[in-house]
Amino acid sequence: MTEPRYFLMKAEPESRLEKGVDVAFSINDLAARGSDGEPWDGVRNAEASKIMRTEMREGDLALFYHSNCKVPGAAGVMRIKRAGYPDSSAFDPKHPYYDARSDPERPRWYRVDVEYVRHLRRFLPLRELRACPELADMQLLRRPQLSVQRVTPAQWDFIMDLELKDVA
DNA sequence: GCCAACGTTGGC
DNA sequence: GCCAACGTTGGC
Repeated sequence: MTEPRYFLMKAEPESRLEKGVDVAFSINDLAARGSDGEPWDGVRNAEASKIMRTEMREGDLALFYHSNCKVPGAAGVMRIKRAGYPDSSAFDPKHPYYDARSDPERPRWYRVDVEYVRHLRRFLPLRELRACPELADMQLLRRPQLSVQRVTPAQWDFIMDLELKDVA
């Protein structure tokens, strides 16, 4: 059994319309999917897509991060249920994330399937993560616009301890 | 291949 | 709603 790799993936928990479709998706929404999990589609950034295509393996773990909302931060843990495969939402002209440059022959965008593991014992606001010197090198803090990113084992372990501590 | 203009992300 | 950071596009 190989060690899992760790990642962080962002979703927007608050309602926002994208071409008439509400794109809101929170840790509670993922929890409601149960063991069915959910395809993590709609990522339209080359680097983020590449991470899903080339680095994520079944069994890897990821933080579910709430972005573009009143209190951004890490909300839960999920598991990669299926490694990277073409994101078919890019092929559908009616889909809000349609991209005419991607087709099944040469897919431009990839997704993974994820499944809910658990909520963090307490929500970890970005403000608190930013204040931890141990996390200063996190991509979250250095590459704030990257929606799928790596987390090192040391950063992961630190965060798994941080959630057990009471807020100061 | 450079780089200015433009669009998007996402915190505040 | 503002706007800084930064990725993408497209003219040259």
